[in-house]
Amino acid sequence: MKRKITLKQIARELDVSISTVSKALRNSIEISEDTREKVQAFAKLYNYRPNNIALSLKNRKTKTIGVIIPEIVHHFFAQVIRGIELVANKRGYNVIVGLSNESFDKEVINMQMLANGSIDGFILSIAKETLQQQDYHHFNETISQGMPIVMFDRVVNDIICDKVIIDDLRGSKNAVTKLLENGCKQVAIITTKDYVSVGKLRTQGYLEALDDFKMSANSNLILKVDDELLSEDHLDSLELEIEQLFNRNSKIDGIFAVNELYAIIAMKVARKLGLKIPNDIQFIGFTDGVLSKHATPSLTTVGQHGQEMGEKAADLLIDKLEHEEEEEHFQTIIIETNLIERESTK
Amino acid sequence: MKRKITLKQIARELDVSISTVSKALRNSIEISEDTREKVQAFAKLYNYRPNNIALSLKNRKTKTIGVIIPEIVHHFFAQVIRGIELVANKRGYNVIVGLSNESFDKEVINMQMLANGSIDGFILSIAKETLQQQDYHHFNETISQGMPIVMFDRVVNDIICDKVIIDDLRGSKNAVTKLLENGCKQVAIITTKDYVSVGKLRTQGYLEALDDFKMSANSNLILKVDDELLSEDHLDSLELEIEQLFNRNSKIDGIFAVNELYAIIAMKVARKLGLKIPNDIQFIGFTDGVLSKHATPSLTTVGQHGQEMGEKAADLLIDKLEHEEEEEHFQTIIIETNLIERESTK
DNA sequence: AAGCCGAGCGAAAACGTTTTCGTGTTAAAA
DNA sequence: TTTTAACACGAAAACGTTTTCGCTCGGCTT
Repeated sequence: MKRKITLKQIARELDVSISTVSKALRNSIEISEDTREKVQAFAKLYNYRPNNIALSLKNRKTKTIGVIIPEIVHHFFAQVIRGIELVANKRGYNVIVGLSNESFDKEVINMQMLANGSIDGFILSIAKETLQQQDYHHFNETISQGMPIVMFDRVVNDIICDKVIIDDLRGSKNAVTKLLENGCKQVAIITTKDYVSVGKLRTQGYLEALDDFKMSANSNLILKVDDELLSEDHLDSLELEIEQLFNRNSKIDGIFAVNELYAIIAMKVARKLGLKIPNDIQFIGFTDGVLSKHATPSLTTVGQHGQEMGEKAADLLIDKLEHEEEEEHFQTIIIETNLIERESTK
Repeated sequence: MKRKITLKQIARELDVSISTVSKALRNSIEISEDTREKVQAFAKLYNYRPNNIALSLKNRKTKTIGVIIPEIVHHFFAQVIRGIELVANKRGYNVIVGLSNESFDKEVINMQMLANGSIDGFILSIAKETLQQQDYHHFNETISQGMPIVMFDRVVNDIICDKVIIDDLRGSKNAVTKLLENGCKQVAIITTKDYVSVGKLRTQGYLEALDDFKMSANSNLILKVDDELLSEDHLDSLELEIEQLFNRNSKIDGIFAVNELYAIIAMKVARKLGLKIPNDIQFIGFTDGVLSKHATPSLTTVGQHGQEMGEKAADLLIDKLEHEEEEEHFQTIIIETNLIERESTK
């Protein structure tokens, strides 16, 4: 078990100085061709690679970006990571991930672990708990220490930094419009509590679409699900809530849900009540995940392009890292959604 | 934008030496209580944190583990990462991920990027292309340089290292046995080509189960899908292949698939052919993902416990990292599967 | 008065690089 | 023959830590 070889060892073996070895390997003209070849041959033989940590220390940059997301077992976030990793790798960066697990404390701890020199910048999506508490001091502190942050999807206006978001409002408005165009008269929405910014925006899109069609919103058609319900065990009670929604409104003929799962479960309930999809009732979800694609009937959905978001976020961050001198200016990139039509709509 | 403060700056401000500051912060008794308090107060005020990179260089360990997986937009792998991240964090380690994207070259490059000091050890699952080419030199090189590797799920016997796998053979045997016990007379299997070790083992489990029931295998009932078919576009041709499977064997009354997706698609085909699930035909899949849970009918499946695999792998690696002196000995941990019964079986 | 001891602190090395600035040798120019 | 310039290389600093080893100074013991 031979440890990795260093410049010093090469220098000793070849009876030259460390500087000479370093220069020879970087093909400096300062060094004679003879020596260069000798050193390079030796280095190749022993498979020399510069130690990354030493380089990071010297250059004061790590070529690593930190990603903090609320959850990884989630199609959308996984796609984003894939996008980030793709461009990071292409541009010579590594990616180090931290999971906040939707918890404020873990988010803070994770950021502290990474902000002490391990990375050059952050890409992150805010934990639900953080959004609820509205405590953003850790972001501001990080930024004020000169470490750039790019936020995606779950962002917040109070923080001044680059952002990559999707047009939640437009996406949901389009979806609901589609339902209305398809002849739905009673469109319900299944959404989340308002503190999740995307839930709020998507609800707003729903309202605007109704408005465009001169229809008035009916609070009986709006189901705001408590997020705890998503935690696996509570799926049954979610099902119950949806069933009650149907009971309150026997005429529902269209449902827009702010995520895949809500839509799938709603379809299940509808089927149980004997409704035919899409003839009696039509469905549109949000986020084009594996469920939408393979459900029966397959679900029409608003495509969110997670991978593209990741790519853009990484490009944004790395651009900033590599042009520090430039004057500060922050952008917000909006990724367009698209409606992917499948069997759950006419 | 104030840069992070260093020992040197504190020393200068307080007019003491760097060593004194360092010792004071670590509460060394060498330093008078007065000085200690003064230094600590100052450090707290300026929110001093030791630079991780400098520590890594000095200690020759990074407290970071590298994870290389073939794909992240995949429920199983995401679960594993979650498990890894969980225990890594708990034990004070960071996690840096690389995606091989099932490509040999990317796997090699990723490992090289990380093996130069950035991490203390690897956790990985082998890319399909690597398995096909059977070229494992990069693993052996890494190991021989003193960097421990823990492999999970897709492992290979040629490499001597710690491993975490599931009992693929037993898992699939149990599943098929279940089908046979439930009265199935013609059980088909949808599996992958043999070079994917897990596919091979799962096929073997199928055969053994048949054998136990004194039934002979019928090659007409074994569908070995070419893996390319999984790449989204080719789903239709997969559907076609499955349809042909049904056509060749009109009496099929049970199907075991080596992953979720195959099972879901097979169910779809069966339904199209007018078969009732689970009365006319029963299904069992492998890997308990989101599809199994939310399909209609929900899919009975072999639970793979990805998160637990990740946790065990991380513990194994960190144990090794923190007891280097110990004599070398490698373990293979087998995670038991369990059959999760749902609506697709009687 | 000479020696000793402990308390409190600093200098320096080490981790592995890159880079700036010498410095010595040799060949060409004056 | 002397000055100069090019060439080839080495010493050392720097990045930010931790830790070992000395050093100084005061007070204490003989």
